[in-house]
Amino acid sequence: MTKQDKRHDILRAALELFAEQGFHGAPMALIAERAGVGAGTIYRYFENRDILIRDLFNELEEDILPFIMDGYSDKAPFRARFIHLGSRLLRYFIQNPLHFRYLEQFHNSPFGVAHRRDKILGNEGKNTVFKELFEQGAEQQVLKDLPLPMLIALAFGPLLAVARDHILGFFHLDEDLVLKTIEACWDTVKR
Amino acid sequence: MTKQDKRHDILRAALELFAEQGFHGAPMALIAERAGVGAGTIYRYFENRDILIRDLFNELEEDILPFIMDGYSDKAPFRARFIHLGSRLLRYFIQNPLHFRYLEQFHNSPFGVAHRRDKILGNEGKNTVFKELFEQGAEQQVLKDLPLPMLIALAFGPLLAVARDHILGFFHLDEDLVLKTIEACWDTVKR
Amino acid sequence: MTKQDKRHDILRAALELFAEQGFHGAPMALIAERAGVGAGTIYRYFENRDILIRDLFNELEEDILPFIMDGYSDKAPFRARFIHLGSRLLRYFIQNPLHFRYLEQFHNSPFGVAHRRDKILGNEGKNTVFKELFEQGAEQQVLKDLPLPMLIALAFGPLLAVARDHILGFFHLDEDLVLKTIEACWDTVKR
Amino acid sequence: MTKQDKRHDILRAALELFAEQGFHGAPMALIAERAGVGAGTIYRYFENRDILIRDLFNELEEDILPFIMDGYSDKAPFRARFIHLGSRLLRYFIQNPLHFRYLEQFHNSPFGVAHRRDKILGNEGKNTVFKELFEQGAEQQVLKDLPLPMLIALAFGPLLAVARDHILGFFHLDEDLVLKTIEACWDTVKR
DNA sequence: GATGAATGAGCGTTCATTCAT
DNA sequence: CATGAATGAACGCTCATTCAT
Repeated sequence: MTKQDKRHDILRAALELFAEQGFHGAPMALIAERAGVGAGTIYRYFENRDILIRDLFNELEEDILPFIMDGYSDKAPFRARFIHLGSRLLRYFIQNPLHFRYLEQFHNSPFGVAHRRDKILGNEGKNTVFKELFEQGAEQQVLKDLPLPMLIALAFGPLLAVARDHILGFFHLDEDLVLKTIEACWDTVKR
Repeated sequence: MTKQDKRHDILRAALELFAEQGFHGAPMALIAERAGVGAGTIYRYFENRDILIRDLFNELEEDILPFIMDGYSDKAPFRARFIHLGSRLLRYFIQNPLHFRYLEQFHNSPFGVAHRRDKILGNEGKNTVFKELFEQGAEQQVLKDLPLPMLIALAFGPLLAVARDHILGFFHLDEDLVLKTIEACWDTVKR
Repeated sequence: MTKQDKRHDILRAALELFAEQGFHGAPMALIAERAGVGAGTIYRYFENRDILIRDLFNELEEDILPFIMDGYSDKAPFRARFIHLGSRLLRYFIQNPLHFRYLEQFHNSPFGVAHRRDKILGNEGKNTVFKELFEQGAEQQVLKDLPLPMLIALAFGPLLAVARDHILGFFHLDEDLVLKTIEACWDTVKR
Repeated sequence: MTKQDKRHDILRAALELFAEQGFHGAPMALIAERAGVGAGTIYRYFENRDILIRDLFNELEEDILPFIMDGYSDKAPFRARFIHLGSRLLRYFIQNPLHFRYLEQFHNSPFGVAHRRDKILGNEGKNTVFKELFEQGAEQQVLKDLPLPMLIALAFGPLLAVARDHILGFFHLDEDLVLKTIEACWDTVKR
């Protein structure tokens, strides 16, 4: 087993436990056990618990981006691009429910709030595809005349709510409902 | 000070600390201190920490209902009723940010998931105003042709996302933006 | 048992274990066990381990002062005062070997070095009896013409070395040898 | 690099870290890193941590002896020999403050106490120069009429105290003060 | 021989809960 | 009833030591 395998095992165990039990219910010893390593071993790969949590988030983010960008063309009409990104994202969540549950936990924590504050207010170089899309939409007056961060909240709100309830089993999203969900998101923000 | 006063003080202290620091950052001793009671006293009013958390949730729910029902008429047209309830709810969150932050924590926890499972799938007698509204909307074909729980998720998703980001200070909701938010929610679900 | 009794028990257990085993060999759990309290209880009386160590030092210092000042007169001739304080101090160590061992550990630690730095270089209001004595001795030219901190080191050096070796059992200090020790200290610094 | 070089690097790294950070602050991994070797390598040269600590002490002792014996003649008068050895020792400490700090740590630890017990009470063949000197001084009645171990404690006490405070920066020992220190030590024990 | 990744016992500390007062 | 001191299990984390490579 290589070094990267072990790191991956730890991240996987952490993902599962955090997603299933929440941050509370996943002590380091349990993560170690599920990963099949000694408790101290985790600290060779992650400086401490907080950094494990943040690194896991970064891994997931990096996993999502290529998935949603697959087949994406910036030449396509605005609405088509919106639908593409939204439906890819929703499908990613449906295919990776643990990832979704983890990301929800992360966002609903001091880490997550700080992260979103940086992202929304700041100007990072990375992962700006959504931001750019919404900026264009505002410019071209195809979106409602509202502050950019509000447009983003309005568009993602229904998508995330539907993803969560699907994963919790409150209803089942088939391919048709995925599309209808994204169209509803479009209705939320389109002018 | 009456028994109810003391109970209220504890709930208030718990609300503040849970909302500000999260469940993590609010040990029972701190809640007791902020409430001005002994640590053991909390256990006279609440069997244990989990029950305190759940009881606090129930209190808040009971606080919200009369607020949003104020001025509500089931005779009004469907859209007007939707706008009324949505904007009252959003205003409640804006006026009571601690309540909102607490409710978010609660929903994002094992308690919250169980609670919503009961509510959405089950058929409680209480707090059915939203459920009834959406059922009517579906019947009258004024709402999209989607499963009821999905319609609810779609409608509340943007509202809660916007409330959260307003409270985190990412933008400021004035009276005008409140209305535009609810209209956007309407666009999400209207046929 | 009163609150002060319990605090005293903890300090006593810490004194014994630190003196006998060193700081290394005295984990909090062992101190708690020897004190007859739960591990968490220590933290009601001492914020953390470092503060327990420092508080214990302060307790011992406050115990020593009245003992060595007993029968002391600032009217007595310089040499008599020197002999008085020195022999009282040495007797204190002989009667309280655990205290001596603890103080040695403390001095030979980051805490102790910081403490002595404050004391020697700074000007605290407390426990200035030795400092004043040596200042007078320097003024009256009854002590060697050397920097004050050196005179103090020279005078205490033999006293502490002898106290340590007595306590370790390398020889036995009876009343006669105590006096001869202090006279030797006097010879070290007298002009 | 030869086997001895590597052993030397480890001892040097251990010396520096123990002297600067204390035994606490010098984990094996840090010693290995500073020595430029793998962590496991240390265990090829030293059975365990305690033995490394003891071996380092022995190395330092063997380093000191030739230094203080340099220019020493057993034909010289007693006082001259006392002054020679004392001032050479003090100069050694001044020139090698890390060695001094390490030796202090060592003496103030279970190892050190056991070591001194063997040395003072037992009769080792090694490093007997001080013991022989003091025995002669007692015989010739040039030293005070006290037990031999006491004379040694009395003579070294001020020397070590002054060395420590010089190294801690409480005063500065120039060549003149070195001599005055040793003369004070002489006054402590001379008849 | 040399390495450094892996281990897990042991540490200082926290905190929900109990119960004598 | 109300209290808050006491508890001890459980936590995150460290580090001396081992051993497969």
